[in-house]
Amino acid sequence: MNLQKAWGILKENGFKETTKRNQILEIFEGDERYLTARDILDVMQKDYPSMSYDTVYRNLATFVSLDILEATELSGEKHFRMHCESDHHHHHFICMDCGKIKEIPLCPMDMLGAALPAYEIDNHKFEIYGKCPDCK
Amino acid sequence: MNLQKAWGILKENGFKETTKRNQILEIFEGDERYLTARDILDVMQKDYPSMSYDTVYRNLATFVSLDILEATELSGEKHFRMHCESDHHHHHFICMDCGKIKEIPLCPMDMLGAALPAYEIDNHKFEIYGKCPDCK
DNA sequence: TTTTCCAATAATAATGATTACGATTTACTA
DNA sequence: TAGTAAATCGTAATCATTATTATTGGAAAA
Repeated sequence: MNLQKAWGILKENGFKETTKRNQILEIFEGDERYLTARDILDVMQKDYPSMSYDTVYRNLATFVSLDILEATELSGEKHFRMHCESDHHHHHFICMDCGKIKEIPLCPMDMLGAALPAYEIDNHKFEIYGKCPDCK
Repeated sequence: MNLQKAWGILKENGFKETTKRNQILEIFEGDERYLTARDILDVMQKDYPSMSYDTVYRNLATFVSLDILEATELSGEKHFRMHCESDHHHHHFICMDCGKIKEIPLCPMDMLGAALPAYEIDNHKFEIYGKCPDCK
């Protein structure tokens, strides 16, 4: 997703255009890795030394709820990245060295068949961890 | 896994048999749900009011490292349960209401094919979340 | 442009999970 | 049964995250 599309979604939902918000989005646009709230704060505080955690967390939550960002939990910390452009459902390989991801086109739910009769399935997580060719 | 087998592993690795350790294992043996460190402490403090977090966390980490317990991260908290008996690799459906699990016999890695050439795959996570028939 | 309104932010403080550490106790060994 | 290393206690520190309240700033109306 790019900045323009993100702002379209934000505007549609009545969110104001602020410089901080914009800069957070710019960080994600220019970085394909999964980033933590702290990562964002560290970058932002170069320009805005008084930037607070609250602002970071609040905006990250907003972005996730609007599907501008996607989130996952890696080793106990929430990590965020721009939502994928791809329109089809997919999963991710995540490089534990550089944090970059690669899309995996398959979804295990397709092969589930009748393995869970009478169960209510609300969600699923499939992620592969390792090292990308560059880091190997 | 049962208590006896767990103690076999612990003894093999030079760990001492203590009442606390034993009681933590008993809790897991009698509960098929994923439990948190706090869950364990709450139960233990009925018998040992002075039981400390350190003891709980240290032992949970020990048990996981010896494959006596398995761990997963659910909504930001580490959860633990007895390692499955099944000898074949599998994954879990987890009921977000009661915490009980159901084994899923399939593994998406089998269908991965050549989707990740030149990548080093160290680990993967596949979990399905929802409600079990009892909680639905 | 100025005013006004309300969302957004700053500046903490609080919370909840986890880890750390010196002092003390306990389980095993000889 | 005494010695020793491991285990535990008691407590404090740390780390991520959330909550609170006062203030600021964007945008629309006057």
